[in-house]
Amino acid sequence: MYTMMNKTTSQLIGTVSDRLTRTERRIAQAVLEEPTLLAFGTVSALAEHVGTSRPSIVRFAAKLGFKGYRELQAHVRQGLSDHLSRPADRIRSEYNVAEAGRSELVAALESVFDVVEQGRFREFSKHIVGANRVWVATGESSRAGGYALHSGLSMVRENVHLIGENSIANDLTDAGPADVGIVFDFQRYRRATVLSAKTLASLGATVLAITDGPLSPLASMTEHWCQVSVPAVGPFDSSVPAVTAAELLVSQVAQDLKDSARRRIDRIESLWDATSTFYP
Amino acid sequence: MYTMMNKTTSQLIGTVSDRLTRTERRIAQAVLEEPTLLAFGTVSALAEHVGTSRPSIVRFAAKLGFKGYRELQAHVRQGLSDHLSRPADRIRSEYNVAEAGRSELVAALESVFDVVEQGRFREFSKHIVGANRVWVATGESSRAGGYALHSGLSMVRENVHLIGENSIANDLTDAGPADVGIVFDFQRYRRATVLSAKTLASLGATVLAITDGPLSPLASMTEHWCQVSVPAVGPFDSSVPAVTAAELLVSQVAQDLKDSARRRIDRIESLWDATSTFYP
DNA sequence: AGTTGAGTGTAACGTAATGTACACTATGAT
DNA sequence: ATCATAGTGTACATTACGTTACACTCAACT
Repeated sequence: MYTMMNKTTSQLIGTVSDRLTRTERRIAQAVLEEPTLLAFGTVSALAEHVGTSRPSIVRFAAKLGFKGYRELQAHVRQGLSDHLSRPADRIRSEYNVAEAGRSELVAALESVFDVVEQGRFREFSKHIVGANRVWVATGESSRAGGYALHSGLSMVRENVHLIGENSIANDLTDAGPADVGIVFDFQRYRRATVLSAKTLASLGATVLAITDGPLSPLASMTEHWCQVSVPAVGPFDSSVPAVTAAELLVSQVAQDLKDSARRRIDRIESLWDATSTFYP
Repeated sequence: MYTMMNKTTSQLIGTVSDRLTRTERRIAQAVLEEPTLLAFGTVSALAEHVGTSRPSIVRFAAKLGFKGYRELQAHVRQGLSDHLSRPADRIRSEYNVAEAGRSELVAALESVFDVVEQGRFREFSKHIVGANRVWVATGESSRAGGYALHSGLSMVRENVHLIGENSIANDLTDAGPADVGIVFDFQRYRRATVLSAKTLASLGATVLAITDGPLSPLASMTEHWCQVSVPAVGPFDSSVPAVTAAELLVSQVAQDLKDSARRRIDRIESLWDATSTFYP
């Protein structure tokens, strides 16, 4: 029983999660979302809460590698005791290092939600809904945001294209006045991205920009832009704000498209089912 | 029994401390310096620990105003439960529909930072630093995380490969025991992603998994996994946690690689300069 | 010194909890 | 459709837990 020492309960459950039966899985879900059930509760109480019989609880404990429920409970309690007695130590170790980054990231998130509150994304969404084609362009630290936007928008409407790094000319040949270009770029603005935006604008497309301030070259290119803050995480700029903005924008578009988006998502889902995309 | 509600155990003991007998005082001392004795322990255990008899424990509970030991224990456990609920959970209880999305995302961010605090990413980083090649695999709602990780890791070390959706066989032919695979997948686990992880594991590579709980198929595949929470933003699952995890992991790796990473970044930067990547 | 009463431990009781043996049910393969 | 096997629940045995009744000890007061 060496394997279980020093492991958290969730880790233990993880090592056997593929061998769990249906009811055992229900038990696992219950104890994971309410750990006090295991720490304080009796077999009978847990069984009743999950809606199963007592022996199933005992067998669950056995499958985790314990001799019985008592041992499992003792293990959980040990983990809780460690957790309870230690907060002071934890603060000293990693906590402060991570703390700075944490609050900066949270602040960045807030800045994205501020954009939502200003109604900017409502405005963006109107253009996206009405567009013929949608083009997405992105810089380096916002690449993930570009992917998220492309992936999300593709789920709710057709004709969404992600502009490749080195293929602006090819990709944009078809762009026109009825189209919308959504451009991400921050901090050290990429020549290629700015070029994409300029090209889109010159072709008559409506440019929507998500960038980091009024001094951005994108801001001078369109009246439809919004500002989010981009903190540094380690040596690089975070793409979390870009991703968040992308997802909130997708959410707004989905809401505006209503049934149309629903139908499209349903079609995609049934295709996924048909092709056994998911596990198991 | 109104007096005892909402009072901590130590407060309760305080109100009767002048009326305690010698052995009761010893009991009080014991439970005050080790509260888990009361929360988890039986009458017998506590009696033995203090060096007294069981009835004295029961009388102690009675003197605090409880009907018996069981009631006292229930009271202590209630107090612990309140204290145990994580800040993420507490956010959920303060329901505010407009802010729901925001606080869920913030809670998700916190869950990623919890992983950092547990030192999980230090452990991950060690494997990544020592790896021959690094393979990154991802599902749908974590695709952006995969890109962020690939992009970030590529900046600080060589031989980082993103496994394509439909080309697992081609991509993984070169994988071997000295390699590390980093796998993202959440919620509705993708068959292709799980397959990638399984393949990597069977080829002897170390698999690091970032997923949403111990019931994930990834958790049963490797002991190196961590849990982040994935909220829904609009109709889809958010990839913000995945991206955040990716960036924090990259940050840790960069820190562990020190000069090696610095030199590599410098080389990339000078290449960028030479090719006029940035605007203006 | 005797007596009283609080304080404490021993022993016994009833209840509730865990664990196990066995029978039934559902599920998947032949 | 039938059979085999894994999964689940029922019933019972066994343990241990909390509680209470009772007896003993020690200290203080008469």
